[in-house]
Amino acid sequence: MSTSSKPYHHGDLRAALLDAADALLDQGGDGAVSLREAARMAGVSATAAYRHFADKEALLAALALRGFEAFGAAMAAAVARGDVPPHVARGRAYLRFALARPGRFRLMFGPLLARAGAHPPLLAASRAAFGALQAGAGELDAALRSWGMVHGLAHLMLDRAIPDAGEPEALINRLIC
Amino acid sequence: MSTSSKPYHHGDLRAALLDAADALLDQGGDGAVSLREAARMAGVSATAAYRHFADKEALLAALALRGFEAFGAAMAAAVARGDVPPHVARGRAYLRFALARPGRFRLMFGPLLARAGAHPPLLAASRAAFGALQAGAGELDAALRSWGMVHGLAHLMLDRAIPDAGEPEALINRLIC
DNA sequence: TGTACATCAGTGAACGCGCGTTCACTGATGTAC
DNA sequence: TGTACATCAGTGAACGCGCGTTCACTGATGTAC
Repeated sequence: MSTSSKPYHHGDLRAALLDAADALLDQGGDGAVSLREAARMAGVSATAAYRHFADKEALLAALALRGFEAFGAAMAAAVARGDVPPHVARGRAYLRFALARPGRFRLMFGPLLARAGAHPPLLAASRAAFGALQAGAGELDAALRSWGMVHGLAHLMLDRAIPDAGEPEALINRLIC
Repeated sequence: MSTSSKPYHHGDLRAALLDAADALLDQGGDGAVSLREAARMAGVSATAAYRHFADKEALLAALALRGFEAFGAAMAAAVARGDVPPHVARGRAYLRFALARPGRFRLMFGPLLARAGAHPPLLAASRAAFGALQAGAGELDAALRSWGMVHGLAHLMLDRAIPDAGEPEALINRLIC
């Protein structure tokens, strides 16, 4: 096999760019993601990215799409464990997901979401995720309230808005039960 | 009285810069706020801002401080009206505040909050606001859950994450009761 | 009342920066005959 | 099997942009004697 000096296998630049952007995402929010920096991290010229993404927003949309896939998997896995009732499992998994990957979480649910219409796969993935969230939660308004609660707690914890919050994991287990 | 060609009265450049930045805040999020643009809007050179703020973050902190003051007033006024129970009044006022001024809301509760330690007045104002929120809400964990819920619903509505949400005001009245 | 001086809010040019994006290009890979 | 050609992923220079911040400065205002 020929060893390439590039950190990605041939054909995989797209994935490598997404990985790089994903890393940037969690060390500075989505404002910290730049096409140029992602390309730099992938060991490639800035313009190479345009072979794989129409523009910066397309990169971000692909990143968010990835996020929703991981999110769905995490929720399903949590429910499958079966050690707590499904709605508790989902709530806790939601919070853990947000705390583990703040940048990704903010991107997924941030202003980009409002423009998801321009990125059909992203729109579909987000709709699917939200649908799954409601499916197990009984009545619509009650589901929205629960969703609101975990979503809000995620933001408040990420932004360190809760005074004297203590250990995140302990807080999660105490509040979601 | 001498009419000045400047859009601010003498001594009030600081307030004029804050007004300008406040306007920017709601037409593009806090990424859209720039010292240069705020100065431009106030009819003043870019560097004049440095007479009134140490740097850009100081401007943003002052903006957030203003936000917390308005927030506290809005909550108090809502409770004072007395047409619904206090916790309902607070919840609805919270959501209306967020929907009316998305940029301001995001700035107040965003990453800047985690650095509030560097801006004592901001820290104090946010603590006061959070304290008032909890004061009327009985047990601590229940208060956190309520806070989480309205905060999360605010974000979800702002980001248009809720499918088929309908009229915001109707949704607010339906969910918070 | 007048004069010398300090204070202070603002100016305008300049710095270095990183960004998204376009452009004409090169060299490797694959395909048709 | 060999050759001409098209395709395609990447390069590197360049564009124009707006930003935060520093600097030496000017001119008006206020104060001390």
